Amino acid sequence: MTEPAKPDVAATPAPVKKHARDGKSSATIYDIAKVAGVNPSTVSRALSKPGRVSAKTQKLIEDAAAELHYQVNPFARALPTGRTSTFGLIVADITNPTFFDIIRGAGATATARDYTLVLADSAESAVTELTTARRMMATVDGLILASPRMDDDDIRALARDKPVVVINREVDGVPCVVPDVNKGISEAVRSLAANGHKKVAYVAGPSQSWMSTQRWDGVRSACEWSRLEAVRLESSKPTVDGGRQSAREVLASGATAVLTYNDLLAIGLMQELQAAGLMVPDQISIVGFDDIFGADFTTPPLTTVRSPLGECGSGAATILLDHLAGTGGETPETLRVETELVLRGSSGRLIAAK
Amino acid sequence: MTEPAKPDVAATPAPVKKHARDGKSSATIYDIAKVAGVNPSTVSRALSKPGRVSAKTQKLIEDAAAELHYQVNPFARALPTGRTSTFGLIVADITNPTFFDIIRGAGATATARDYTLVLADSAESAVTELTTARRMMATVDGLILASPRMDDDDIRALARDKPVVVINREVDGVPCVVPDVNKGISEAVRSLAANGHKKVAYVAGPSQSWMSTQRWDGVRSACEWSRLEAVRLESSKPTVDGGRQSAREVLASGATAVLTYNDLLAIGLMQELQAAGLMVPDQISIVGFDDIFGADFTTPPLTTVRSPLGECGSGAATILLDHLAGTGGETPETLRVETELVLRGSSGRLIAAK
DNA sequence: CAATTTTTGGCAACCGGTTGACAAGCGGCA
DNA sequence: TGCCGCTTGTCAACCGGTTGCCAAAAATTG
Repeated sequence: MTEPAKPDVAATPAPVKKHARDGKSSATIYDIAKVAGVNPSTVSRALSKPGRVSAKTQKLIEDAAAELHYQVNPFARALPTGRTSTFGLIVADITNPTFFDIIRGAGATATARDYTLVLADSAESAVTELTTARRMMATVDGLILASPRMDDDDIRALARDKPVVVINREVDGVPCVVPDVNKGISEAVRSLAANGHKKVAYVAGPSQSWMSTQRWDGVRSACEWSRLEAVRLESSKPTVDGGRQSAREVLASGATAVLTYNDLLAIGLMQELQAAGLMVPDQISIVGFDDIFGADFTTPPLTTVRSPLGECGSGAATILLDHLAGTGGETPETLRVETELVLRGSSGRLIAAK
Repeated sequence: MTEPAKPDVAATPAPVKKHARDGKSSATIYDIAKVAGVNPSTVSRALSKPGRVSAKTQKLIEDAAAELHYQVNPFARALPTGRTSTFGLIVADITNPTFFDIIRGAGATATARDYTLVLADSAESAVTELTTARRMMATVDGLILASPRMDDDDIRALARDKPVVVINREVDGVPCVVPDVNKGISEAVRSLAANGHKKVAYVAGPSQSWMSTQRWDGVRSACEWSRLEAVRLESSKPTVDGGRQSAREVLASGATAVLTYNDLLAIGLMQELQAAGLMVPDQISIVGFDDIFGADFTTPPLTTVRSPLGECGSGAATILLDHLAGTGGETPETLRVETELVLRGSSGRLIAAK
């Protein structure tokens, strides 16, 4: 069946060294045209432009296509049109669970609209990211950048070429999807204030991270509002390990409550503080960001400011796809999604006399 | 009509009948040929077949290409050759952390060898999986199926079309990458026996899961070897929630040690048991599988049989790429990777009088 | 230095769709 | 009945590379 035994002219000992795609793959529009008794271009029109051919012919062609199990060859289609029905998603680090839901959200939206998602990882490097993005540009209709590390200008340059949507960062002139941190943060800080905390530390993320800055700004202003003292600390990297390493600084700061750039830092920090004998939350409260997978596995479970990451992913994909469809006006609008406090056990009333 | 009024160059009767999008995109081999003063086909050869043109011409062409920032058009290349430099990875569920490392491993190997990874999610459904796989087949050079849910026959059918590699399952006639569970399991069971356990429960995963069966077989035979009683329990779904739901059955079984199909089940089970007042590991020991991200966030941290998931992903990609390169003989070999026990706090000496 | 072999580069035919231009078919209307 | 405009299908020219075949050029050899 896969064997080209069909028009087997002779029992040739044909040295079919070249394996692969001889007798197999899908029919072409030419085959359909032959079966349906029309011209190939008519087939092409029937299959892409609805209403361009008569209902009769349409049916004829569709039947033939179904019979032959026709599937368009995406490459042949992409060549003249430039459209690939594919878009790219670049994340800083595939292993960072923050991106899982983004990937999932974008992926779901993609398949729902008959697009294919191509995923890439920039290994947290701005240059890798740009290289990857450039390479991708050749093969996709649009690009989603999740928490990009590269310059605003580079992003805009890419956006000039093809539609680009940015997640977790705001870039002028480019559509963005960003969680609005204020609601979640003010809930968190109010909760801390209500529990008797006076001094709050913020453990920052990577210096290029726009989102880290946003969060720090949010923390600072929420603290001002609640008349708490806020202090900013740096971290080496936004991982569990980085969180552990920041424990000393946190202790030294004298803060009784900590918000960290993300949940990974929070988890590492909590592990280290607990290992040092501190009680969480009795002696120190810890609040993370993102509500990643596993944030509730810890003891106590982590209080965190949740960003609707899945929504970000699907929102970005929707914006992109709308743009490609010609819908979505030329408005490089920013889509803001709400954040909310997820109150769990790692934050609470300050008990220690310290 | 589909063209928006973007290039609104007045009502110019511009004779620019040709492609609208000429202003930008990349140079073609024809441009290079013109600059270098050679024939397009020579350019093509210089750029793909090394050693087919003289060093002099080669240099000339490369310079021209660099100057024009040439990038091959993957579609134009894919059309005549059929090669796409892309492969697909289908996982049952993107949000299941088991796959994170597989994705990462495969992705890293892909980019290292100048391939692009296309990711898809089958939503744990055999039919979605097959549909997705079929659709992907048109656009990729090969496919990796991680923990596939579809029939062996469907997999073999796909494999007849293009190279396929399966992870976490063994399918006759198709190259597979599977963790060899025995070492890890026997370590785990020996450890349990040494800690005074007499009866061990195994909480199984989805019934179609080949790996779940493997693990149960491993547990049973290891228990036999160590003269422990082994009992198998079912779970509703292989998630944290499913683990919680299985707690009652576990208690009813009278086992003092539990191995679960995966870490998610183990974590859910532990949460529920602890909520019911049991001490882990004093009264009951829990051992998971996979060592997923977050397995060490729990209190106590989860003892688990680690599969080198990243290695599985990169191993599968390597096999696939070797096949595509013509290397890797026609041997549909199975690559076995070792598992090992990661001893943490959730398993230990049985203390309770019960 | 001529004859022969080996390189090297050019020509042209694809790969499988898309699309503008155009002609034939057809009913409507005067 | 004849003219018109609209629908429907056909032709052919692409899109940007790849590759078999062949001839010209260069290198090797007698």
